[in-house]
Amino acid sequence: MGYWLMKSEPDEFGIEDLIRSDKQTTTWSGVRNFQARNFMRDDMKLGDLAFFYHSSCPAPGVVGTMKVVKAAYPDPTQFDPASDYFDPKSKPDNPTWVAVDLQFVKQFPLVSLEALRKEPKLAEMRLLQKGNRLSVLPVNAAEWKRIMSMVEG
DNA sequence: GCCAACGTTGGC
DNA sequence: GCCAACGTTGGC
Repeated sequence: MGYWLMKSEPDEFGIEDLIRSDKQTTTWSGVRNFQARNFMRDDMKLGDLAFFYHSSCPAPGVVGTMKVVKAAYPDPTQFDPASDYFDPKSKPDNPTWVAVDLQFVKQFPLVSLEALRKEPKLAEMRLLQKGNRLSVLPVNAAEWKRIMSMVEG
């Protein structure tokens, strides 16, 4: 089973929005970076777990977990001229971008970026590497366990 | 708002 | 294919 970290700006879509969503499930659309797309398209599997990460906000960090309930499929927003994520170059017979469906699993008190950085066992995490900007990142099993143990205190 | 870091675009 | 210019991300 794979583990992931998905970033979202809470002003746009935070974990509270996921909890309030129909079936506590959302379409994770709008990813417009090729590396992040490739992770979703090629490696993200049904049943994988993901951290929900709040970014670009006063208190960035991990706030909960989700699971993949639908693997990659064409992101509908790329074909919607009314969407901020519309991509006129993408054609329905050869879509450029993909979405996945994620279901809420658990919410917990913020595990802040600062706390993650202080944890020696997480020093190699992709999230914490200099210049990282990907909104979809793989997390290895040891990192996942370590962060979950930080949650439990 | 600043700025480092990185991705994308487009001229050549 | 190179690379400068530009745009975006995201912490601070």
